[in-house]
Amino acid sequence: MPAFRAPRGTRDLLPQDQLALGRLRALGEELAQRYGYHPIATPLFEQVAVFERGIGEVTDVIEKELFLLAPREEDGERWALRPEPTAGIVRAYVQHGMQTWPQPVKLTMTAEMFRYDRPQAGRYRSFWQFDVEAIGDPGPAVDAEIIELASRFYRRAGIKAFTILLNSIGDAACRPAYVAELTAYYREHVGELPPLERSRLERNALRILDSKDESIAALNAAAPKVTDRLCDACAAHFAAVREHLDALEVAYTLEPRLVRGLDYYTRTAFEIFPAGAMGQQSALGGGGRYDGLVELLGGRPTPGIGFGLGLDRVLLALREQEGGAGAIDAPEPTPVGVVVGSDPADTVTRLRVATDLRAAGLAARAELGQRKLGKQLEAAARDGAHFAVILGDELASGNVQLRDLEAGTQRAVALADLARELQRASISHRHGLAADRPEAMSD
RNA sequence: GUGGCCUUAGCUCAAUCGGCAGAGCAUCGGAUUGUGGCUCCGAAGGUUACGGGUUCAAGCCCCGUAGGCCACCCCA
Repeated sequence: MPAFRAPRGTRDLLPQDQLALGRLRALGEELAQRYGYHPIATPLFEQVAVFERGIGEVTDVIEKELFLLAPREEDGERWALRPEPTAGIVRAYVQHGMQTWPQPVKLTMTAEMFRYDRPQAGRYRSFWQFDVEAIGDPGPAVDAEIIELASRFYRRAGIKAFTILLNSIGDAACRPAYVAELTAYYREHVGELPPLERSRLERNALRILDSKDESIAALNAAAPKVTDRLCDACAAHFAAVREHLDALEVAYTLEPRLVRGLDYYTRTAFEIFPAGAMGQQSALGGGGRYDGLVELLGGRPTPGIGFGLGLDRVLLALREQEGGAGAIDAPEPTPVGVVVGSDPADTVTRLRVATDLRAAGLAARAELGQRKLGKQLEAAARDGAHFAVILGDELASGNVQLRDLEAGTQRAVALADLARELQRASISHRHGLAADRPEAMSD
């Protein structure tokens, strides 16, 4: 075992992982741009208060999962690594006066999040989220637009079957009364509650609702439902969101017991799961409306909605459904040419020829080790290179051998024409390959 | 944060009752001094996660720690 290893709950993304993650990031960025979202980046860490105020102090994310940074000075500011992107983006919205921009302000960010949680498969202390936020639009149309965007992302990423759970959890006008009613309901049945649920009763009764404890399943089924207690405005909003989703033919499942783990959510709330894996660490993403958040963080009352999609989990789900490496793990483009030579020691010429090819815009590699030609060619072939440029005695007359590694044929080419010849050869080569290359992420 | 299972070479795994730490793959080299993926041969790679304990003797038994995983919890 090495003396040092990646910190608990973190992992190194090796080239294959980083490549696959990069494809998901690129997909998110491309979609977000197409839907009119603009890129933003906020700091990796914020004042703790940004998260406490925004997310809510009585949430697991704040109480036990916040990744706190040790301050250098006793009276210094308290900082924490971001556990989610929304609070920081809304903080930026307020700080930069984005309420004076044309509304809504639509922002997107793909970034690493941090939660000091106990690690498990699919649950890391550092993980990637593709996030979009539409601030300044009360909906309901934008609610549907955002859910449709999430849905399209999963489809294009290659997730074959997923379920969107949808709920409305009311707003300041109706949720307090509902929570009071729910608390009263559970208080009557306090004797039937397991210890964990009992401890939640007075703090956040909503949490009891989505308990997986079998012993209170019946109790939960009989509990009053949020959706039956929405005020007229919330009920109308929720109905309109569903109407828009139906019109867009986005399938969803109503889940009246869905509550989100962050306090800032109002009205629309949704979570996405791979089909048939509705528990554990499998949620692929989630989001919702946060009409009170901008004000909580010091801005004017402004509605907003957004989602965060867990890219690590999308990757896990893709590999799971393929039973290993899937389309997302398509190999990296191979170098067109590798420059090898009969004189192992002559790295100068090999490097110079490769450099010229690169300057001409070609993907080329030179064998810089001093092994003999056979080994050089062997390495070039295993690299997946299409062509080998072989430097030998012909160099004296200005020629090199251009060898097609797949066909096993070669011909002499003047060094001066090498870039042009290689360019032409690689184009016909690529055309020949196009047929059996799978389209990884298409609509 | 709670409970449980696991940890042997870079990877996947062997190792009889507690009795010499091994294989396949991968890596590097040779067969092959100017021609590749196959094949054959060889080399390198280990504080058996770490720290204690029991024993003539520990990869194996006991205790602790770390990490991973599973179920909770929570979510992404």
